[in-house]
Amino acid sequence: MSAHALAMHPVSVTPDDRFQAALWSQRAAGGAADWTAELRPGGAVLRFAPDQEIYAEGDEAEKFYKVVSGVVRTCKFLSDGRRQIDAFYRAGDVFGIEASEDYGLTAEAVCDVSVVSYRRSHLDTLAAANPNLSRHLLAYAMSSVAKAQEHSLLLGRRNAIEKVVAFLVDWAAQSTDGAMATLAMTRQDMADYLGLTIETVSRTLSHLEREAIIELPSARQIRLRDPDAMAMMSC
Amino acid sequence: MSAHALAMHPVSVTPDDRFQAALWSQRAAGGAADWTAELRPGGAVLRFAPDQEIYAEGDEAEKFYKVVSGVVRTCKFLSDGRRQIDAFYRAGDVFGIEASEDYGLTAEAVCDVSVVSYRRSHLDTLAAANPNLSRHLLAYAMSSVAKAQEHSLLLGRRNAIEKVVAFLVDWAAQSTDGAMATLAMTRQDMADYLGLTIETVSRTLSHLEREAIIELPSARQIRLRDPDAMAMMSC
DNA sequence: CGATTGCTTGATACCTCTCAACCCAGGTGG
DNA sequence: CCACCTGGGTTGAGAGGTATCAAGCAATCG
Repeated sequence: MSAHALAMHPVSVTPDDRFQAALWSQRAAGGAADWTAELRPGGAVLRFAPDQEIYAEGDEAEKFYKVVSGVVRTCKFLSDGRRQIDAFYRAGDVFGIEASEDYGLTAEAVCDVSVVSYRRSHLDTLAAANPNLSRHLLAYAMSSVAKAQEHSLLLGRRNAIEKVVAFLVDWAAQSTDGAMATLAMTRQDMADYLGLTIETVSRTLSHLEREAIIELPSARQIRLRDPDAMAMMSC
Repeated sequence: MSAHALAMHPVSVTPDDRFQAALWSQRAAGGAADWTAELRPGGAVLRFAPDQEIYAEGDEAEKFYKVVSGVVRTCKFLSDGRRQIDAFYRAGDVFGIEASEDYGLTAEAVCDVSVVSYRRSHLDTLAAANPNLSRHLLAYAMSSVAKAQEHSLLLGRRNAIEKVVAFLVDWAAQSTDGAMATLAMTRQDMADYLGLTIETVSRTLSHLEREAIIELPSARQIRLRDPDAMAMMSC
């Protein structure tokens, strides 16, 4: 068993980490996500090891989070263990804001992750008095809806190739190099996000490589040979 | 072509209809949706014929709507015509509130529909001054997110039988008689909501009837012989 | 009535899943 | 140092579920 998996609880970290987070907070997320600047972090930076749970579906939703570094996934499970990943969150993304008292999904670290947490109650009181924050919050919620709708279209009406291509284009678009997808997640994560099996994801990637649409320098490094053409494929 | 399809534009209706809508507004929607009571309708009651478009993806989102009677669907299309229905809305439900300037989905009448419309700008100004309305609005948005996530789990990780059962249970649960699903939509609508084909939906319903799980007095009337057992099937 | 629309059913194709073997890189421990 | 183990990934063979193509039925409409 790896050292990572032995870390059963999030680890409060050094003042240096706090500084890193604050620094990051200043430069990150050009416009839309910066409404968290109005909030006071609810504690230290928290760290999670790969596959470690941040919160579980059904837990009381007293905190929400912003990713400082790493990647977080949110997912739901059926009773027999089938899993559907709803979203991946990267540096600057906020997750864990809920309508109800409890979390509707489980959040887990995909890789080594650090996050800052905020108290939900803090948000509630602040939003009540601050129309501007309130508006940002609504915009955030509505854009989550839009993303979920796009995801439904993908899950319900696209075939395996289109799913994988759309995922790669989307992932690369959010990266510094729009033609390179550097994946933090396993094939299983991709499969559970796309509503496929791990084998189908792997086969589809191999297929795309044979067709010279992508290159696979390594399993987690995927070069898009023609991002625009790939983007076309997902309309 | 039917008389319905000839009605190319919504029809403003009689004072009597306005009265009906007002009356309905008073008694409907016990709690959650009643925040629209704080709003002033933006005009008369509007009527739409089956399959008539209420707004299209990409249109400027200057109005949103509340269903007075009938059923509305919202959907997205791929360039080759594949369709994914995102949601069905029934009496009391609100639809068409958007994050961006434009609608992200198309809204169409499933059957004869009447709706009341509201100006988005009205909502914006009112919400800015009214924290209570603002909170309701956020709750509405977050519950839309939760529904979309549930739908993703269905689309990505359930088989045809589970999809159809889940749909019937959900539809019946929102009806007066929780053991009877009276459908307003065609098999095609169901298929596009569930990420299936029309034939698979039809076959699955026949299968469920042979297994004595449901009864089909008519194509649009479906009796759930054991709603609880069916609900179990969708966990 | 004939035409149309919605629905059902059958035969077959095909896409994705399942089960299995294998490869590879990294880590462990003798 | 090397054998071994493990986890992630790839590939193959075959099964199975859903899609596709096609025909037919019933109700509705003109």
